[in-house]
Amino acid sequence: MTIKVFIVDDHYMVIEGIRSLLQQEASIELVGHAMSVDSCLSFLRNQQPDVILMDINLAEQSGIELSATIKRLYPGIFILGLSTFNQQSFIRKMMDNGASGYVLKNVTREELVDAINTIVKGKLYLSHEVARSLRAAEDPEVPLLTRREQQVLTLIAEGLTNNEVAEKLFISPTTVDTHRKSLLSKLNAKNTASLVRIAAQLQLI
Amino acid sequence: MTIKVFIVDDHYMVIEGIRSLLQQEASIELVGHAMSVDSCLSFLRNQQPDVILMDINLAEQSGIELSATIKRLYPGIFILGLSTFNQQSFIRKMMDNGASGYVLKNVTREELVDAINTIVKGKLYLSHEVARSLRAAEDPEVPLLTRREQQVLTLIAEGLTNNEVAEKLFISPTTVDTHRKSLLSKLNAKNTASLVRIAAQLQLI
DNA sequence: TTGCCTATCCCCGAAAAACAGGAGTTTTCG
DNA sequence: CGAAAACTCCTGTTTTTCGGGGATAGGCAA
Repeated sequence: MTIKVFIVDDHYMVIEGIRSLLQQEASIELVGHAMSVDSCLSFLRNQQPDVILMDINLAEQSGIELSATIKRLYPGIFILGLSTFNQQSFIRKMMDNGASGYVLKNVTREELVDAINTIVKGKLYLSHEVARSLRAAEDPEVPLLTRREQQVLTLIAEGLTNNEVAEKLFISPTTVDTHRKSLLSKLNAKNTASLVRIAAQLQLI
Repeated sequence: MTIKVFIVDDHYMVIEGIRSLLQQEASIELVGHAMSVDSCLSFLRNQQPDVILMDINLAEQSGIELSATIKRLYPGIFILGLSTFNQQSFIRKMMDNGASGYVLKNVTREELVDAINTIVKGKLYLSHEVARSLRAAEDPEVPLLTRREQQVLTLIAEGLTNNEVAEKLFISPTTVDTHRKSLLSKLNAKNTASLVRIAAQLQLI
């Protein structure tokens, strides 16, 4: 029984690279590839692979959303996230959206094959590096902001003062100040400047 | 006369992908690849290709620095920058450091071959997308900051107040304030919060 | 039901930043 | 050289932020 694998990546050379890596593998059959969300979904309407290798950074839509869509339509397909960078926020989101594993694009052939063989059994697979960075990243966890805090944060970063934010959100300036204070405390910032920097680094704005 | 091409990328599948793309091209000969700065430099000590395809995001050191090094040691080698993202700051830096061209990793085979053939003649090559985004990015030009401004900016973004920055740089708090004012004006920010956000977006911090 | 969280609002005082000026010295570069 | 740019410092005033408080109300879950 060969494992049917489909690739979604908008980089032609990555597709070629994967194809070349998996060519030698008798147990794995590449059934196609897509460079866009649409062509991926239309392929799946006709044929379902066992495993999809999904780039996390697609041009139009993030691979994260596409994964969620696919998992909803075809729960039987296992998705392996693929990305250049080892950023725990992406990894978490990907796994939350139905992916069964995550590997970096610098994987070796052995590791990729191992990953595919693992997730097709319904198990999870994280490459060593990824798993390590997930553990390492547990300390500087990204705090969960409430909707209001997120709004206030965005407006503050745009340069609005408490008063201006208040006007925009139709709340009292003192309320905005309260949100600002909890933002400072949640993100462990000592003032607005460091708040914005930290938020930028955590991709919150 | 075949063109000797060398690849520097820390992603195995990208190397494989390029190899597969260029395999069919009789006029191009792949003479090797490197996944690290060291192995690249040691290869070059023995043999010099005509063209190096250089990933801009290497793990250890940025491809930008490595390009500068290579151009210094072997001015005759032409470098083609390679990256997943179309960010004008990277592209500019790459070109400033001796690269002869820049293409995104989603290039087609034709475009890649075209790029290699172009730069080996000593001309510059930018893929359409890249050139377009460079033009589009000319408006929000990144202002040149002076050394002092850069220092002050960094410390402000870390959350230091004027007084603290002053202490650290051994200058008067009022001077720091002056620098801050010119930063606000240069980056077109209305206060520190927006200053930090803009600086983060421009990769200044 | 009793908490907990979110969101809302308020007060105070101290500290910091923003705004508007002016002005001297050193460095850099054509 | 000489001008421009960079760096330095100053005095004010006004506005905003920050660090303490404390309070009410709704939703939701143990």
